[in-house]
Amino acid sequence: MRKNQNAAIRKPEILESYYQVLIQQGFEGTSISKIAKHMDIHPSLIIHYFKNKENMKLELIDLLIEKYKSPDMISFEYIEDDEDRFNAFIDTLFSFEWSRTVDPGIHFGFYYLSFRNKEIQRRFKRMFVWLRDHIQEQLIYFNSRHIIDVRDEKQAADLIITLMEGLEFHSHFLSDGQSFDTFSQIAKKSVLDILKK
Amino acid sequence: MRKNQNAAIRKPEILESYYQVLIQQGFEGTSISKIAKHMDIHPSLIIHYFKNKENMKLELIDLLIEKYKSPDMISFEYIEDDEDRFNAFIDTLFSFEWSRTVDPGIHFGFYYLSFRNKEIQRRFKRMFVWLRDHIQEQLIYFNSRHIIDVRDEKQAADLIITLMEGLEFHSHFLSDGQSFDTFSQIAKKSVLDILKK
DNA sequence: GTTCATTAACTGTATGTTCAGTTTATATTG
DNA sequence: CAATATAAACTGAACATACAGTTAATGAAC
Repeated sequence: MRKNQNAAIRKPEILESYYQVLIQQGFEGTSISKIAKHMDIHPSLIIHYFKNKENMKLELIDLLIEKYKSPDMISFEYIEDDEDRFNAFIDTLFSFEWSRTVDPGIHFGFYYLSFRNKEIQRRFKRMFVWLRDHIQEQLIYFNSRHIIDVRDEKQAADLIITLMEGLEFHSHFLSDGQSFDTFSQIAKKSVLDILKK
Repeated sequence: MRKNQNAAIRKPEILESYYQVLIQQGFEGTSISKIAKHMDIHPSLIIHYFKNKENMKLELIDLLIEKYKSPDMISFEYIEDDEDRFNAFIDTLFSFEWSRTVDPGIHFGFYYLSFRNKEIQRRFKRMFVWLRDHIQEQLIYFNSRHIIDVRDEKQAADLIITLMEGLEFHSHFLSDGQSFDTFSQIAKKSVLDILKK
């Protein structure tokens, strides 16, 4: 058993374990002592680092949002051709990999908690506004290059996010055995129809 | 305090209280004794009727799904003109009232639980397949009457549900002060664009 | 007089958190 | 460089509380 690591190492370690237990057990089934057992440390140590469970939850959200915002996944400045760049952008937004940046069960869990926890809601709002702004910015560029033809780029960005999230949901409840990609293709095509007129 | 009611009255009464406490406190904050206190009965009585908490949860889901399926909200056979009937149908699917048949916080909560609880997942799948089938059926009719023009009605129904659910999500995180209806109009317009070509 | 509604008194367990204390790493000083 | 101070990492035990669920008993009703 390792000893005397510091906060910079231990805190992410604990959050990672928290995340893993969360995936397996959900919020109802995840306690401090279970997380501690999972990584073979004493429960008190978790309190020592995070003060309480609520803080730990918020810090996990921050971590996951940072993961989600990872810029290398959604910026394609290296692609010269505008049409190619646009396609890469849309493909990524509707890709399985992108949708699984965070475990969908946990994703939904935090959505749910945001209804009663204003702190969580604030963080999620900030994240989605960031995503919307980013998409909007891209659409403005592609619009100026006549790759697409939309009047209101913000509205279009809203619609894209709406479809992305609906897609996540659809794949959970309505995809009868088919893969994620089958329906994502259909959603994507609808978006292109709308963007390209 | 009333006494000696029977199961046919008491069980729905308890489920209603369960639902109310759930809206205010969420799943984490809802215990059997809290529900009992809310309706001024003894906690054991709840166990007496439902045997355990899990059963009560499932029975609540069944009740809410029945509410959701309430046929008078989504059948418009009384409207003679096909165009009018179609519009009434689409308007309802994207209406605030329809989206609030069940409290959205609870809705999300059950989605979330369905990731780890197969029994809940089964019920939700059944409900959404039912809804999809219903929409598909309607689309087939409207297609035959040339009100819309779609090749694959099932795909179209999938897309409508995806947008409906995404809309719920959007209104929670991205509607900056505007009402539900503002963006629902946009989503609806996109659907019509796709259905009508 | 049996069946069902209801309460009362419990049980065992898991929870988050506190507290008191020990060990280790690091910085400061002589 | 060694001695010391200080803060941080970590452990163990104990806490009050809340939880779902059990069992037994009382009361009313067909």
